[in-house]
Amino acid sequence: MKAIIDCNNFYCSCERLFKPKLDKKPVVVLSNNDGCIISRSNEAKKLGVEMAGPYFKAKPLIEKYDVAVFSSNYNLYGDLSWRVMETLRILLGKNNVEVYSVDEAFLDLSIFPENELQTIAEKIKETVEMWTGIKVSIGVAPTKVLAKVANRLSKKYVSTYNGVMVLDNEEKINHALKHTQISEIWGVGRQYAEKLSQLFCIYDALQLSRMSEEFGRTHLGGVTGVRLIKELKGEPVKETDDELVSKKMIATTRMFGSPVSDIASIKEAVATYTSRAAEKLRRQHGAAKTISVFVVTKEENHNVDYRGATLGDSVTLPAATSFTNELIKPAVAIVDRLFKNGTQYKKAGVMLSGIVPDNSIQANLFLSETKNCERKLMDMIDNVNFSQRNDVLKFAASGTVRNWKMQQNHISPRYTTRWNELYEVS
DNA sequence: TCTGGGGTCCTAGGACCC
DNA sequence: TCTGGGGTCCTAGGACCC
Repeated sequence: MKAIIDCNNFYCSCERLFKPKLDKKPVVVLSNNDGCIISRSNEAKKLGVEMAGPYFKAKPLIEKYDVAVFSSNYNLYGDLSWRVMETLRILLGKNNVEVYSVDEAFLDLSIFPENELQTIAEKIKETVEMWTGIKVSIGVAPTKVLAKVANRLSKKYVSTYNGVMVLDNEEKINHALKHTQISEIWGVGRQYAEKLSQLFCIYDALQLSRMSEEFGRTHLGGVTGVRLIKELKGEPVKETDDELVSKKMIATTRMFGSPVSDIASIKEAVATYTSRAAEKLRRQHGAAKTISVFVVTKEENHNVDYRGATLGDSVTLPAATSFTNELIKPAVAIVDRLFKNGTQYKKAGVMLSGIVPDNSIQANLFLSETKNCERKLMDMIDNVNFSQRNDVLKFAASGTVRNWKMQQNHISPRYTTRWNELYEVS
C-alpha cells in the first residue's frame, strides 16, 4: 500500500508557526513579486479569497477582514520542509520516502500489515506534527492516484476523518471515487476535465475508473492516460526507478519589480538569472548545451490578454558548459536580438537544456588549458555565495543597482536559518 | 502516371503538477 | 496601477540516414 502525506496550507502554516497569535486567523502568502496568492489558511479560504488570484483583486477582502499577508520566504519554508521530510525518513527509513514536492511525500507502507495501516498512519501524522509543528494529512490506498483521492477527502471531511483516510477495500475505494469530481483527480487538469464531461458525459472518478485503458490512451495523453486509468482501477503502475536527481531542464525566470524599458537593465537581469541557473546546473554536476532566453512585454491592451507577448530565442553552444561567464555571453547576445526600443518589459527568463553530466563533456579541439582554473573559480564563487547567500560575489554583468528586482513588502524573518533573525522569546 | 520501408534524432507545443 | 516560478512527460512532425 502507498500513502501520500502533505502539509496543510504549507506556507501559511510555516508563517503561523512563529506567530501563534495568528492561529485560527485568516492568513495568506503571496508569490514572488507579491503578485498573486499562493497559499491560504482555512479561514482565508472560507472568506472567499481565491487561490492563485491576483493580490490586488483580493485586497479589499483582505483589508476588510484583517487577513495577515506575507511575501514568500523560501528560506523558512525550505528549512521546515526539510524537517518534515527528515522526520518521515527517521520513522520509515530513507528508502520508503519519496519526496514529491516541498510539502508532499509518497510513502511506501508495504512493510506494514494491512490491518494496521490506519493506526500506523495516525501515528505518523501525530509524530510529524509533534516534532515539527506543521499539520499534515495522509491518504493511504493501493496506488498513488487513489492515495491522492483519499488524501483530498481526508481534508475535505476533516471532522469525520481527521486528516487520515485509508482505502483498503473495493467498497471504500468506489465510495471515494464516487465523491471525487474528475477535475479533482491528480492528472486531470482543466482541458481534460472539460473534454471528459462535454464529450463523454463523465463527471466523477468512479465513471472514469470504469473506462478502458484504450480510452485513456486515445483521449488523455497516450501512455499517461493509460497509467491514470490503471491506477484508478487500483493497479499500481511500475515506476521506472531512474532516480530523477538530475534535472533535464533548469530555468530561472522572474517578473520585474516594475516594468523596464532600457536594454541595460534587461541585460543585467538576464545575466543575474543566468548566474543563478548556472549555479543550479553546477550543483547537479551538469553542463548545458543549449541556453534560451525570453522576455515578456507589458501588455498595453488589457481587455485582450494580460499576459503579454513572449519573445524568445535560443543558442546551441559549441560545447556543453557550466561556467557562468560562458553562459552569460550568449544570453546577453540574445537580449540584443530580442530587445525593441520603446517597448516595456515586465518579465525575463533563462532556460538551460541539453544537460549532460559535466564529467562527460564531449571533447572539443578548441578547449583551452585555462579550464581548470575556471572550474576552481566557479567552485569558489559557489562556496562563498552558498555560505553567505545574497550574492556576495557576482559577475559585473549582473549589475549593482538592480532596480528591476522584485518587490517583497511583507517578508517575515528567516527564523530558522539566520542567527540574527532567530525567533525571540520574551 | 508511377515514387519503399525502416529507423533515429531533434524541436515545438500541449497537457499536467505543486 | 497591480496576475509566480519552477518542473515533468508525451506526441507529432520534420530532417536525415541506409
